[in-house]
Amino acid sequence: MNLKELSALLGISQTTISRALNDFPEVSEATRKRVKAAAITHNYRANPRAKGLATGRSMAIGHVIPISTKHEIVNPIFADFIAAAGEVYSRNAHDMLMSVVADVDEERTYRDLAAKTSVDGVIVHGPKPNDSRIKLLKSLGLPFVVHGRASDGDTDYSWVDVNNRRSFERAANFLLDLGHQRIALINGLEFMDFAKRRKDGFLDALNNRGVIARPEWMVSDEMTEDFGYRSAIFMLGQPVAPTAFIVSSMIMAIGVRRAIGEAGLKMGSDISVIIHDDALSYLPNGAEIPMFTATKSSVHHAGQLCAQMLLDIIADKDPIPRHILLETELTVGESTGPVPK
Amino acid sequence: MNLKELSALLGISQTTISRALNDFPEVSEATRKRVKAAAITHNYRANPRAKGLATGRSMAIGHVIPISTKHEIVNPIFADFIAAAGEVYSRNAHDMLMSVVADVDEERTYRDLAAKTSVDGVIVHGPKPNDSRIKLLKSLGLPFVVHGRASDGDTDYSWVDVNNRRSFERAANFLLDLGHQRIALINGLEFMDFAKRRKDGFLDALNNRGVIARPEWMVSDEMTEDFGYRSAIFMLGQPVAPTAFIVSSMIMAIGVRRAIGEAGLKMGSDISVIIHDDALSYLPNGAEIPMFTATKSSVHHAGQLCAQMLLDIIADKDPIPRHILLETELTVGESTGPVPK
DNA sequence: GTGAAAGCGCTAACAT
DNA sequence: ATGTTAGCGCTTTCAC
Repeated sequence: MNLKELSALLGISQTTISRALNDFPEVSEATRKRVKAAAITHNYRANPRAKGLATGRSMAIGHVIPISTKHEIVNPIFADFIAAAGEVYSRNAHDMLMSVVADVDEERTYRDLAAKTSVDGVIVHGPKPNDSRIKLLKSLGLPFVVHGRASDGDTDYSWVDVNNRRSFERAANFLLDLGHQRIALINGLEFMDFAKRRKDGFLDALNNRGVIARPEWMVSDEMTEDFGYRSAIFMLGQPVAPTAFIVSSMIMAIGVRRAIGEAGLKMGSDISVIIHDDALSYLPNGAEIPMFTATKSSVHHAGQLCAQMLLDIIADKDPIPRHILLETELTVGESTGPVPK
Repeated sequence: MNLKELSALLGISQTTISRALNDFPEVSEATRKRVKAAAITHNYRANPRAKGLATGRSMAIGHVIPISTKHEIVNPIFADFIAAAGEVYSRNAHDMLMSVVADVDEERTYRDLAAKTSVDGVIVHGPKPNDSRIKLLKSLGLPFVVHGRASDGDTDYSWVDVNNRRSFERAANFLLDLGHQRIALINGLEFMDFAKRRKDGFLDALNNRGVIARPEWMVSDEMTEDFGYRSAIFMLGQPVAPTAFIVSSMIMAIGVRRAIGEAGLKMGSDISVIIHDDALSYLPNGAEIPMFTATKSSVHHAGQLCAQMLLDIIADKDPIPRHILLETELTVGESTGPVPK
């Protein structure tokens, strides 16, 4: 069923039907009612391609996922974010277009999206300091919102971010308050913006208390269970070992927990662990993590905010950049204890 | 830059340019060369909406994700699958349209996609026995491929699946061969097709050896670390405890491993664990799992196959259903040992 | 081998 | 408040 057929059926012009369906004010209520009813009965849906051709808008948002960053898509953070953003799009009658591409093709993909006007805007994932995508998107004139920040001088773009710096500063202070002096940081790849900020927060806290941050207790790599395990095993095996760990993700913390178990140490009395995880909300039924003090934020919330922000920006003809900084929440678990004797 | 402009620029009709760009045979090589060169220089991209309007095809594939099944999208299996499928689409100039919807809206979403002809086909995720989506998609005439199977009598649709039944049968036989008699199954939700098949394979193996499958040693729920932990803790705390676990996912196995550690048992000598995980490929650098015997399959491969199969089906005008059953691979780790005395 | 013209299904001036 | 008409950017007859 298309407009022409519906028009013939009702004996009303295509224009009026279009106006009625799109809630133009000038249509009489009687007509609108009739048209809307008929549209439902006959299962009419406007063809989005035709609509897009006529309006120049695609009613779609793009997400470009470079596949090289395996850790990116295979990652609860990412999945949770996508789910949240997707819901917002659905509610607002937008489509979500995902492009999975080799990282060398990433720039070309953005150019493609812009040239083909396939999407009205894009979300930028996993920004790095001084991210080239931001300049590119600006030059293409494609509206965008960054999930995270790109740490360069340029703040002239919209973003939604978690206060990673503060989260790690607070985590470190929490441990320092407990009396810990030997604190290790197990971090993600520090060429990623979020990981860099986390380290900064960690270092600031230590410096402010005059505690020395030992290089051998600060490691960073892809966030895997295995990396968490190996890092902790190594550190715990040294003559002088940390009494506490701050860990940048749930999955790494699981590895750390394994190492602690194998070392014969007891969580809470022998050793303390704080984790930060943006996607802790994926734990079922709000289950507490049994063995950690967690600095959690909700990536689900960030996904909603990013999506909504982008839709607003697209709707607004002369938008100024907007920024949202989400604070994290510290949940004290029973087994994060004082410094061991 | 659009066709008309390019046409004016080159002094060639839009028709010929279109034919040249789409590799129609009747165009002279000289013209084709000129046109293609110009298209590149001037950064011309055919507008997909206009193209779609004219051809009736959308060059897009849909993935509908009901959000209620939290475990679905927040799941390495899903992410890995999407990544693989997405790559195939990219290579074949197709878009990937993801719809994240409340599960009550799922049917409406499929009807929408069909009525608006937004996509040329869809992939069905997480089939349940006798899945209603299959009938729906057939009645809508929307081409589709199922990742997994729906276990009803109807085999008249295309699917790509892992041989879950056999994987678990082999895992159980492996343990039985080692001398284990007390084997526990920690499974996913058994209203999901894959989990049901896994249980069937497990039970068959035990039955064939005359080993009794104890109900209290077969549990099933959402696949979380916590569920794996709690299940194992409980079972290990009973007077008669299992000597081996077969676990349906990596994340649950991590929980099981934690429980084993807390129980003071030693992997490989006191207790054995086999896990099945379709997404083990997400482990970095092909790292071995240090403590398990894994029955692995590659969901990445399944994603590629599903996507390619769907594209083939769409291209073929009178397609017959195709099926692919992927076998799993058993990797014996050092710590899966014989039955303890 | 190339071109002119119609049409895909919709929206948006511009009437009335 | 409603209708007429001219596109949006492509593909596809049909003609030459």
